[in-house]
Amino acid sequence: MLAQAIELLRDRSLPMLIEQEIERVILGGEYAPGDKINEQALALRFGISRGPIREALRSLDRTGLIDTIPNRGVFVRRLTAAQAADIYDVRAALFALAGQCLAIRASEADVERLRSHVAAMDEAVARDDFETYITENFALHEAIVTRAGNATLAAHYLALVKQLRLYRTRNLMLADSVHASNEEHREMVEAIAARDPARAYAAHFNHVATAKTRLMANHLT
Amino acid sequence: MLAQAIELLRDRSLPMLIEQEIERVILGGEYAPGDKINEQALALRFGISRGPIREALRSLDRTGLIDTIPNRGVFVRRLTAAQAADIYDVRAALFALAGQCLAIRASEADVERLRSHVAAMDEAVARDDFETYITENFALHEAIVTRAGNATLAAHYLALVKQLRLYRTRNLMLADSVHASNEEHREMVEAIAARDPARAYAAHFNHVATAKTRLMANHLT
DNA sequence: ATTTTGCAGATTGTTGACATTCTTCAGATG
DNA sequence: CATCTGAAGAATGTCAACAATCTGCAAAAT
Repeated sequence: MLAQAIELLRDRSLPMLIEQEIERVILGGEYAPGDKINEQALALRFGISRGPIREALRSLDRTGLIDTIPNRGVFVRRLTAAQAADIYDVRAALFALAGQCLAIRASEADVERLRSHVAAMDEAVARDDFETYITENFALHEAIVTRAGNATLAAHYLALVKQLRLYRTRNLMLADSVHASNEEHREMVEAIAARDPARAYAAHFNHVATAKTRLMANHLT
Repeated sequence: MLAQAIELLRDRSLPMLIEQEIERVILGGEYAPGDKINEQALALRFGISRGPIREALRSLDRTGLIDTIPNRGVFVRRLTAAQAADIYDVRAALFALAGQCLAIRASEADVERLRSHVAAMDEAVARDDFETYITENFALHEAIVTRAGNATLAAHYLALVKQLRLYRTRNLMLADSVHASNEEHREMVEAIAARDPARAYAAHFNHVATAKTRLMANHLT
């Protein structure tokens, strides 16, 4: 317990914590895409100097959450519909690969865990509990990508998902699409349970491709 | 011309230039994987203070070229064979997607350019000119990924290629494999020229998968 | 009236100094 | 002889001040 806490502090420097906090603020919607991010304001807010703030921003810049314009400052990245579509395409390719890999190497415990997330989403849909649905939805995707056994794949996938959160059209899922989406989840998980890489690849690719289609259709309305 | 130069300076701050330079030093082999990178030494070398150096390092950290251990310093990232294999798998997925996209949208000029790179590599092989082969090889890959029309895809692909340069086994290509590799290039380009997305996808995926196999086989010897 | 110029305030860029942590190694201890 | 302790030096972490640049607005010029 203590060793764990020490280990936690050991690889979490101040700039890293600050980076995480700024990311939370951006993705939480406190800053909107296009908004300017003021270094001094952040330094004041966290009660530290601008040095660590700037280091955190350089890291966030590489993550693709902000745009830096020299001598002008940093701005929350603004995604066009075309850029969001591009990110979806890359995400689909990576997620399909993750499903394929996991279908090869998944343990029984992995399959059980994935099924439990799907079940939790079933229940959440029945209760109209969107909060839980969103949480479980992310947990399922993260579990698949993490357990696929390719750290590079997981890192790049999660970075793309973060970027897509910048493209928040007021996109409350309709009850229908939520139900359909979880059916896609079921197919993904069962393909993994069947240890069928090709089927898992297709199911995972299809899931993201469908999500992209839904979002883009939503955008045009 | 002047406006271009001004524009060039406008979006290239000192930390960005420093980052590029440090990257060059790492990939150029001046620092070996696992080596410690000393902030003060870099500051002295470039004649600036440690602030911009640290900002550049935070960016490089996200790029995956260095590992940062709080209070200990930064080290050139050391890739295991398994990690390199993982990166190759992700690279294959992204490159296949790029080939697929380019097969859909390539202009005649694009096809001409790709063919010229393949021809240049043919000539380089005939002359045993490995220097030129490597340059043209990278140029072909970069052209495909850049002209695919997905900036996110290109950025992530190029980042992976940079990371793989950290895994330099003394891997001089054998004349045979170079010839075989360029035959794969030809199939990729002709699939694009034929505007056949599925064939291009397969050709591009196969090319990277084969390269991975070659590298891994080389590693075991 | 529109554009240009120039100043004042604010913000970013960079620096050198100070604080903290780590590394190294000599000396003490069992 | 091996291990532990602790102090000196070096490196990283943080800060506050200064320099350079940009923004916004008011006054002047066309």
